[in-house]
Amino acid sequence: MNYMDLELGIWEIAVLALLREAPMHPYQMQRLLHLRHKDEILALKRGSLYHAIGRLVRGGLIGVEKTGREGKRPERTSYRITPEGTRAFLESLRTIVATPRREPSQCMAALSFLVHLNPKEACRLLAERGKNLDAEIAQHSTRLRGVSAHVARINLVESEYLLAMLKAESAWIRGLEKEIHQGKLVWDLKSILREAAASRKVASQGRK
Amino acid sequence: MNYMDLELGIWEIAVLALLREAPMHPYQMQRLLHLRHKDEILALKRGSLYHAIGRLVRGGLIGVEKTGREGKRPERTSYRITPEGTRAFLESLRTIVATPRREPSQCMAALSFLVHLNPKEACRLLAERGKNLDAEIAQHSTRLRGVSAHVARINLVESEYLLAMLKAESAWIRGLEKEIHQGKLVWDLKSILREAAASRKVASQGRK
DNA sequence: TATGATATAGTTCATATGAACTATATGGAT
DNA sequence: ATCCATATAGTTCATATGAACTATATCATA
Repeated sequence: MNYMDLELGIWEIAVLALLREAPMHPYQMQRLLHLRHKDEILALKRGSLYHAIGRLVRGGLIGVEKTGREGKRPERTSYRITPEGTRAFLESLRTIVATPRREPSQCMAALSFLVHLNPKEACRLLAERGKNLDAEIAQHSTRLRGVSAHVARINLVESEYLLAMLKAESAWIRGLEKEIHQGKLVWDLKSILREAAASRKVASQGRK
Repeated sequence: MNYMDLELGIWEIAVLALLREAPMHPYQMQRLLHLRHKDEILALKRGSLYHAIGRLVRGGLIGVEKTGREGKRPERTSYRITPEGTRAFLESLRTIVATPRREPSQCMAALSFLVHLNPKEACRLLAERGKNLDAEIAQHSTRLRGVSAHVARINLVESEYLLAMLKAESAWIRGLEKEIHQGKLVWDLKSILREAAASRKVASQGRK
């Protein structure tokens, strides 16, 4: 297997990045990600780490450094990054920085089917989403201010990005709510369903 | 099993929404989603549709309407939504509209590890991402203008949302690129790694 | 000194995902 | 008359995910 074939996921990237610093064992990776608040941001689940490590070992991107125990703790396996691992990491990182990827989001799905609610209820729920977004914004802002004293800013850009995206979503959601509230965007499920019947007819006939 | 226990995914939501219009078979669902351009937006893969349908049937949210064949085509199974399905759909929809969810994104992962590139290369790659984002924006804008003549606007809000988010990302990325370019945000991997050694020490010792 | 909370270090397993495959039908081009 | 591209309608299978579980060690507190 060629290491180039591996499409690196977020866990793989994170593991390679940590091992570029120094060899370490999986539990230390978890602790470091937690200390650096990367675990909240990257939404990584414990269970997936060991699978990711397994894939990286099989792909030759990392190797076992040593195994051993400290005191009477269970045995730890330390890993180190290989030269291929470093190459694959940098290449993958360059690609994901330069290439935006369409990622499915719950919010898009929700909006896709907003027509199934009546405008009044949609308004209420969008307002609630707005409030929830603002609460998250406040929370992240506070945390960011707190850590920016100790941590170099380059290590916080992803939090700045998250904040910017949350603010943009909040603004957009409020705009939509306002438009519905003011009657600039109206709909009626029943008449929409009549329209839909036409497109179903086309779809059921298949291609011409 | 209670239908309330089912955490509905995007495919499940989509299937239930379509079956609220009328009973239909899986292939017609695919055609309808395609006709309405929801497949691009929702990033749904063919193979997952049948699994989602299986889950919904087992959960009692949909049921078999009839099976039959047209001409010598393979047999088709039509499904209909049940009253529980309608309830679960509306409840789930209300929840995902009102509740923003943290979703892992490639971009956040990329930014998290931007420190591993040097500032000059980071600038180049961010500029490339900006260009790619703008190309996507142009493409979606064009499509949106094209279909908005035939399609009620409520059925296009998710595209408007996507466009707004892409624009926000583009603006933010360009801002970051500019800051790095102007030397307002600087870093040096080696000195960062020295800092990191301190936190690794903390992490390797575990809790106090 | 007993007790509960948390840290350490993973493994297991049910379920989810999506790429690839199967198999036939139809229409248009040659 | 034949061949190819595409439409129809799914199924299969390897891999990925993440919740839950195992099992011990250490520390703080009562």
